[in-house]
Amino acid sequence: MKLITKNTDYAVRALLVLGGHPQEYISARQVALEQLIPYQYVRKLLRKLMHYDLVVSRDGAGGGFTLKSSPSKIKLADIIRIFQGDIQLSECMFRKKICPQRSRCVLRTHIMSIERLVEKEFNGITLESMLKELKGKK
Amino acid sequence: MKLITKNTDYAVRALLVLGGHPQEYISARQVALEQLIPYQYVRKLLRKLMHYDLVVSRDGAGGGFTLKSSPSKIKLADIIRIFQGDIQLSECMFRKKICPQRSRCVLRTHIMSIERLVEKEFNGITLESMLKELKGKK
DNA sequence: TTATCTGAGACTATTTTAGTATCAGTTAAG
DNA sequence: CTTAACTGATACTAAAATAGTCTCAGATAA
Repeated sequence: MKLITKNTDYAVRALLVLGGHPQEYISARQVALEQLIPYQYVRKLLRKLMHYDLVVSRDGAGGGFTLKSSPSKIKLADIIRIFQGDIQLSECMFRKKICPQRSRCVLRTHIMSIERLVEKEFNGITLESMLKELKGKK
Repeated sequence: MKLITKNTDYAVRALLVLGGHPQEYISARQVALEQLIPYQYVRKLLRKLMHYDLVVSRDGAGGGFTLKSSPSKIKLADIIRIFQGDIQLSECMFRKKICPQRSRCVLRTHIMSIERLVEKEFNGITLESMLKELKGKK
């Protein structure tokens, strides 16, 4: 069971790169090289981050991506939500068709509270806090 | 992002059925009917639970499955581990080949502590506690 | 005008999860 | 002693999620 997929991990690292160069436009190629992420793949991720308003892009030579808002406003939970969807129960517990036991489902309440817990933790980690740690290690 | 897959959910429900009939051997067919789980699929799950020593089986007519140990000793975390593997980071953070940044990975420590938290929660839920809740709802 | 970039979309590959089908062997009960 | 109701094992297939690739049109800096 993985809490974080490669997608999310790549995206976080890409955002860390952008966060490391404030106000600059960084190309997908540079991100790919710095973090050893497949070039075409990171392009796709960056485009998705753009659609979700975390980054903005600039076309053409010298173009690339830059953070749209301050690192303190970007939470790990946001990134996870984009690439892995909402934290949720197994489907069976929501859809009556699949799980007719719903009202009796004893797992439900437990898991829901754990989910809220996990979400809270992920909300507490911001790009800013990660950038600070990164600097500390250099 | 799902914390619980169908596998695990089915397995929990199957174990709840067995727990509801202490000392009796319950056939896969009966479990399938009671919980509306595909028959062949639940057989597979029960066999796996047997391999992991959570249940024992008896062959032939009148046979079936029964819990091997007391419901108080069966933790949700055990079941999740069997069907979804250990709670772990995305691979990249463990394998150097994939993630050469490991030592600098700022996600690592955060996620590890969240994982331990989740594990602790899942360990706190036992088959016994779920059975009690079920009875309360009847 | 050319090299360097992004946008978009259509692919393919791999892995994980879910589900099925079959056959040999065991056992309870008529 | 035969039959119906079981499990064990294994080999499948199907579907969904994840990871990764390719290509082409258009923007822009030098």
